[in-house]
Amino acid sequence: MLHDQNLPSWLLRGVLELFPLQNSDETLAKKLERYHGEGKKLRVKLGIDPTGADIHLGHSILFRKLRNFQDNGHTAVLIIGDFTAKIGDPTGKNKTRVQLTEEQVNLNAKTYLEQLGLGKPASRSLLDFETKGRLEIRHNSEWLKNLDLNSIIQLMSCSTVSQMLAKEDFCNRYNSQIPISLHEFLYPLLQGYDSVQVKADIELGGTDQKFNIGIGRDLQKFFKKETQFGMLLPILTGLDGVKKMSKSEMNTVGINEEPLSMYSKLEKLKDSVVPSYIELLTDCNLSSIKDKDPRDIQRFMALEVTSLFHGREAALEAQLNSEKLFLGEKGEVTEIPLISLNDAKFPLKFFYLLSFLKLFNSSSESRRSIKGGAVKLDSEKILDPDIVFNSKDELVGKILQIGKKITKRFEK
RNA sequence: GGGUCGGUGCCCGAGUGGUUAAAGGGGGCGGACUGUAAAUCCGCUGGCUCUGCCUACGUUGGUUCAAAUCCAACCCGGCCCA
Repeated sequence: MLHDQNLPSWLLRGVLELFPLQNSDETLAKKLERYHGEGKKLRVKLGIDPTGADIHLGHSILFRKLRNFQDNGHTAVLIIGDFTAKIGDPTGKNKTRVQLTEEQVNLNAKTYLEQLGLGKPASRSLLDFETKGRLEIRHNSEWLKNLDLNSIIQLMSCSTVSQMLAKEDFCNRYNSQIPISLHEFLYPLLQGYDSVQVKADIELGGTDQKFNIGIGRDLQKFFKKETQFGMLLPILTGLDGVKKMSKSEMNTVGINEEPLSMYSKLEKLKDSVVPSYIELLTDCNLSSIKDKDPRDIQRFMALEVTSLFHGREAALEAQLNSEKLFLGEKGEVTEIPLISLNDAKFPLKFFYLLSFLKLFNSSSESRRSIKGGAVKLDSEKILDPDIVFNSKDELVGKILQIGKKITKRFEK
């Protein structure tokens, strides 16, 4: 369905759904054509909730798509939901979200923009902050914070209870007798109102945003504006291979993670989700890898994605190091994240050290894991949590491995 | 506001006076195997520099030698009624 729309391939890659097929007798392709003739650019809206501080690969697919639009001359309208964050998007939640304070929201928004590339050259960042006219950053408190009750009632009259309950998340909660606070119904309406305010031509979102984007269309219609198209991208599956990538599931890869950490996480990804990572996180041609060995595809994907965020050279080095580590060639591995022993007071017991360094959540957990055989020092398993180290020198330079995922080298 | 049912560890969910850090399942972590995948099997899964001690079953108080379990008040939620 998506292929015969006469749209460029950069625009369609990884897109799961583009709706509606046409807007007032005009397809997106036609609209593009018309705009081209008028010398106009599309305004592509993407709303972000400054609720968490770290951007991970799951978020990055939306930003990459937004960047594609920028690179093709269109305007990215990034909406920082500083006001809506106070409500919290009920999507995907089975409980009411904690409301954030203004201070937290501002701080989160700032770190968000920095991660997206604020202050960096466009060639090295996720979004293009440099080129004039390609990025518009708006905070939705700008128009939401002064809405008066009349306007709010007007907004609320645009939707019905049954529409709200048709939304999967609300429906599930309702059926499971989990409370839904009334203010949560306001979220879709307010974020839809953002579309009215910024005159969005397209709104990007994950598939779970279909409802919200649709409300945006309804409201634009209500306010007699041109309605937006909705462009839905898949939700990236997390490292567990099952749930969506999200901080609360602890299955994320941060876009700022060190190359080795990023590479080794990706390399351990379950086979079933590797193709989607390639489609959504790289620009590689999918057909070229079809018949390859699954293991090679996985390594290829890990390398490509790591390159994207750290450059080719660093990615290759990460790959090399990861392999050496696995084979136990401890001495030659470079670029292992260092961990400082500076604050440790010797002599101390091994389990205490690991919990002191925050490598485990508690000293009990540290103890247990060591007994369970999870910890190696220079490739040798340490099974006694009470083993005592008398000075730093016994540890400096050694490589510590915890499970398959954590590798550190001790430094002074 | 009234009636009623309920609030247990990351989640679900047993447990109705004692040997309960709390069955069972899920999830998570670790190990073996493998391709650092899947499947399977095994172990761990409150905290504490730990052969011991401390805190835990919505909150606070009470009864008892002894409470997640009994009583009271309060808080929170569901459902029904108004």
